[in-house]
Amino acid sequence: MGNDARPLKKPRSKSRKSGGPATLDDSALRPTASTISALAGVAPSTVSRALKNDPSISVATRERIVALADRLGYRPNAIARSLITRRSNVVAFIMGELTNPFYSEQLDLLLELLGEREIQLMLFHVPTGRDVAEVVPMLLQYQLDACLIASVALSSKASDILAQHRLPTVMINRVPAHRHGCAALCDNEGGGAEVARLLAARGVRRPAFVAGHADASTSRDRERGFLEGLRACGLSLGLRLDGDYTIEGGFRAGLAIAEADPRPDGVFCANDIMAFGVLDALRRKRVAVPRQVQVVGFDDIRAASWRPYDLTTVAQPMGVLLERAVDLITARIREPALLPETVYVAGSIKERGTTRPG
Amino acid sequence: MGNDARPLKKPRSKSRKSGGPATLDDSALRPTASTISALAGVAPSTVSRALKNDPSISVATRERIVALADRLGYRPNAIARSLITRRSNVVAFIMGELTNPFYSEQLDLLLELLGEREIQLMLFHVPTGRDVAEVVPMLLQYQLDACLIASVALSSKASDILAQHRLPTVMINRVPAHRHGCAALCDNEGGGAEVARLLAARGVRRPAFVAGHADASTSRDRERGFLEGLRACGLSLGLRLDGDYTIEGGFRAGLAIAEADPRPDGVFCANDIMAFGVLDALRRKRVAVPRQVQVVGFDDIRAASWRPYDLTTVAQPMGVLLERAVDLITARIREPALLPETVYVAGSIKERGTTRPG
DNA sequence: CCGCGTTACGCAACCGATTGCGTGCAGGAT
DNA sequence: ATCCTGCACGCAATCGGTTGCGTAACGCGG
Repeated sequence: MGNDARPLKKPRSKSRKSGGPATLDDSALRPTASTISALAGVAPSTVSRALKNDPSISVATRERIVALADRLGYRPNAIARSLITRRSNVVAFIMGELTNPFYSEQLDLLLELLGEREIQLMLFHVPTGRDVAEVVPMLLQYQLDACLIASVALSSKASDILAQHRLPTVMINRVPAHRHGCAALCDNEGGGAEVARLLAARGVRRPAFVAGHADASTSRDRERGFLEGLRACGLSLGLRLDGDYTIEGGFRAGLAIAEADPRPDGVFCANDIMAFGVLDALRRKRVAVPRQVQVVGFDDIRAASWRPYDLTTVAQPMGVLLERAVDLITARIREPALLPETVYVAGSIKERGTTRPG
Repeated sequence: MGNDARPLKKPRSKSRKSGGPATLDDSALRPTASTISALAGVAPSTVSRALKNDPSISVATRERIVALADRLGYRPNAIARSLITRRSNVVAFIMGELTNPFYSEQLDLLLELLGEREIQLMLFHVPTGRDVAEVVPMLLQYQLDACLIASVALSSKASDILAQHRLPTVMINRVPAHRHGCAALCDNEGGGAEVARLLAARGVRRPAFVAGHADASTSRDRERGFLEGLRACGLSLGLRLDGDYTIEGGFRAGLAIAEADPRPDGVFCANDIMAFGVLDALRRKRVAVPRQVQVVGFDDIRAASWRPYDLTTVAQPMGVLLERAVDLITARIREPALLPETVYVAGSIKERGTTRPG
């Protein structure tokens, strides 16, 4: 087709390494668009267009380029691309400690969902007691498309910076306290109410609640729903303890419950880990579960089904929840002007051995 | 100082948005080096040099630029920087499912260590049954500095690609099966031998072993060490079972142990999760632990200290191990020509309630 | 044979930071 | 007054893709 009539300018004649033509270092260096273009006798722009199926490239040229590209194993440099497109296909995942196994199960699922959409995750860790705002500047240096936040509260300062940089933000299982940002969360309140109904139906008369730490909206919402549910069933809370969302906190709460007089006959713990501690304490005090005290947790982490616990709990539909979160994010990456949105997903009770059979 | 005698060229007169000078959009857009340079009346290159303490910039200019930069909250665009420097300060972390809580504890620690060094982590997930080589091309698109691999085996194909692209690689707790790549691992063999000595000292005469899945070098090494340790103590293995590294597998193995005749009086499980299953089964079969059977695990995951298990196990020094891994990586990022290296770190026995007191 | 529209592609700017090299200018020596 | 030296900084190329715009080539009708 006579395209060799035009003299092929070597695109980069002052190339620092060996100056040779691009024909010989097939495997030595990762091929770039101009490697391909030189070999195909076209311009780099044509390579770019051909590989993204731009209709302005003829079928013959496209096929030649595509064949060449995957013979050389060419993959466009994501760094260079995101510099110009201002999109990186990478989202930040901000998280606290993974002490609660719940979060690692979450991360697992999330990675799978994002993997399907060819989105990568960059991890940012916020040690307990530190503010999210401390990692945000670091995060902003990378041209990230969005920001997922889990297992850690978003301070208003951090929220402001993210808003200022127009970074789409989705909180997982946290209520967005500030004006910026979406959230996908389990209907914690509804879950709490369901637990109240379950316990009432199983004959509980003196319910107790073991709370997580006070600044966690999850614990507060679960408690509120539980209280309302109890009221609707004509019950009221007999005992309220703090469990700090840890197994040790739960253990201490369990000891208190075992010794309380009158002793509660049903305990709702704001998460599974604390419920484990409660069960450990009750067992230690030789209080029979579920005969004397029934126990319900929240989260349905894997260990909840382990034999020593066999815990009745509220299962969060993590799959659906994360799918919603990812939907919110991808929608806002495409269309940044979308308004913040909060999505609730209902949990479902998983009855096991720590409540009486219906 | 008369630096305004020279006319300030606007760096980008054909700017697409509003074309205004950089003075007004302080908070609107993230400032770039040329925003700073325009405001300071210097060239972008001077900004770059000033911010990295290049001695060729006068103190006065440097201070003016630094002050301006942090008034505007300027942070250099990491994408643009890594395009030219060919370094991103980001390493890949390839992992399988996080089903074993061990890995999430690992991830937690790793994030902390890397955080101190201002290194970010990009996560890649390899679903069980899939090959690492499937994510490697994706990984190569980003200008990552290195590659950490945990909880998943490196196929020779993946290893080849990584080697070909000269990507420093460190496996965590895996033996590097192919010629390329470093490793940092717990001395699994030594740990197994220690367990043998412990059980022998506690009076075990008919030891059993519960193995993980066959392609895991961790399980094989722990077994080999255990067998050698037993031999050294004049013992030999009575029973060997497969536990598949899962709690259910451990449970099945525990049932078999409970019913075996003669019944083993000591069981070493290649990880904690399987030991939990074994304990569950023994409890179900009313076999007393540690009186009739002593049980030892490996990993010392958090749940090993939970009351229902209270498991004697081999604690991996994860802190040290990961520090070594990070050292190996950072050294090779600085000096890619360094030869592959494998570092072993000794584990230590944590005696709890599933072995008899010494 | 000329003009016009369409197709297929190249040119060059651009994203933002980095860096080798060049240079204006001040100050000292001659 | 001239030359040289060195400081402090600017210029422009560069990393590798992307994209708006321009244009050569070709076909076709008039």
